[in-house]
Parts: sequence; structure tokens; C-alpha cells
Amino acid sequence: MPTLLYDGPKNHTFRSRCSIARALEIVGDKWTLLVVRDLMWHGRHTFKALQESEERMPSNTLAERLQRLTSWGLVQRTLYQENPARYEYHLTDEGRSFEPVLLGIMQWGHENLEGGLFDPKI
Amino acid sequence: MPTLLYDGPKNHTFRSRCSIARALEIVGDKWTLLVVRDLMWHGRHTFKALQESEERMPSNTLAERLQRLTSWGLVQRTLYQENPARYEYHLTDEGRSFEPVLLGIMQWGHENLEGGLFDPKI
DNA sequence: TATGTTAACTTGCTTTTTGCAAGCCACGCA
DNA sequence: TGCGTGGCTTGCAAAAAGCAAGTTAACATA
Repeated sequence: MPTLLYDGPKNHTFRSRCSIARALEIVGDKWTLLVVRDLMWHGRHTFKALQESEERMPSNTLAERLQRLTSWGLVQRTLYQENPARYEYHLTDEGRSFEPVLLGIMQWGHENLEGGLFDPKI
Repeated sequence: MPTLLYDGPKNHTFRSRCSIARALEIVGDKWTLLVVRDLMWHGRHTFKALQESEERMPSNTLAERLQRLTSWGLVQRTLYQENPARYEYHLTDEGRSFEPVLLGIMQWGHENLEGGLFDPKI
């Protein structure tokens, strides 16, 4: 009886044909793109490292987001150590192809929101 | 006693210094960028026209999003007719500067989500 | 052998946000 | 006088977010 039963692309029906509307069904929330940011630029590849990001995402939300991103093929989860099992999360090519969008959002935020930082490394 | 009391940038405290995290506090949800899309490319400038978009945004959500976007200066609301009062919504320069991000998301969705359309006009 | 620690989640519960349907109001029109 | 229209608002149920605490398996230490 898993409680986290996000099923991803199988039997998902998009609400519209618009590519933007579709993309937002996957990444349209306050947290998902921060996970992508941390995987892309900040070297945070474990559950714990992601949890410790500045924004302090709740652990159940993080678990759900990682599962969603994985189910859509943007992230891959690999066992990097057995006994005890330890996992790493990495962007797939599909996930990495989100980089220009992230850069665009960062630039917009930097230009329009007071004091926002502009630096992928921060 | 207004129920919709979104207060916008005044006394808003961002959860982090990251420009991406900040931007997502404003546009990080499933609907806001669709409003921006409709204002940017689809010639939908009234409440009703926005309501009738393919994705069928609930009217209270639309009202809240328009108020949020307006309070942050991304959208301007103007009375284009008195008796009865009729309003138009238009992007400001700040709102229009979101175009590259929208194009990026559209392209990503088009390339990665089955059958998504790639055309600002659609 | 018992005790503690760590990573990676999971659970329970409260609060907030969404979503849906219906309602409201001012006016213009027939 | 009733009907239609635009621009919302309201009420309520359902879903998602957020918080704190708990769980599990495997070392590490004493």
C-alpha cells in the first residue's frame, strides 16, 4: 500500500494541446524547478542534499517531486551504494534540456525582483 | 470585506535570494503563465476572453491571478468603457519581458511532450 | 552487546489552495 | 418587464502543501 502513487506519463491526459500548458502540468509549481536547478547547477544529488537547499522544501513534497520528475524521464535515480542503500538523482538529457528555460527565469527574476541573484552557481 | 486580498509586493518576503525561487513565487503554478500567454499572443484581453481559453481556468482562480499579476506590475487593468464598466488587461513592459521564458517553455514542451503544439499563435 | 547515527523516505494531521457551480450586480436592449 | 452580458464573488468540497515526528536498515562506537 504505497501512499505515493504518482503514475506519471502513463494514462496522463493533458488538459490542452498547448505545449506551455502541458509543460506546466509537470513543472508548474513553486518547487519542481528548484529541484531541477539544484541537480543542474548546485551539485545536490542526494535526497538529503536537496532537502538542505536554502528554500527548505518539505520532505514529502521533495519525495513526490523526485518521483514525478523520474516518472517523466527528466531525472534518473541510481543506487550508488548498497548496504545501506543510498541513491543519487541526476538529470537526464531531457531534464538537462530545461537549462535555457531556467536561465531565462533567472534572468527575469534578477531584472524584475528586488535583489534577486543572478548566478547559476549561487 | 473583500475576500480577495492579495497584497502583492508590499510586505512580501521572499523565501530565498535565488532569482528563480523568487520568480516562482509569482508565476510558479499551473495557471499564471497561461494568462501571460493569452495576453502576449492570443489577443485575449478581457476577463471573459481569458476565461474562454482552451484550458478553462476557474473564474475565481483567474480573478486571483489577474490581481496578483497586476499587483506585481506585470499586467495593467484599464477601464475601456463606462456604463457598464468594462475592463481590459494588458501586459506591461515587465510582463512582456517574460516572452523569452514562455518561448523556452513552449519549445521544451514541444520537443518533450507528445503532440504538444509549437506555435505562439495557437 | 547495547547505543547512537545517518540517509532516505513515510505518516498523520492541520492549513491553504484549487476547482466547480451557482449567484450577483449594473447596465443595455427588446 | 424580462433577458442577456461582462466581470466578477460566494459557498463548499476536494486536493495539495506544510510541519513534525516516525520508520527502517545498516554501519560506527563503546
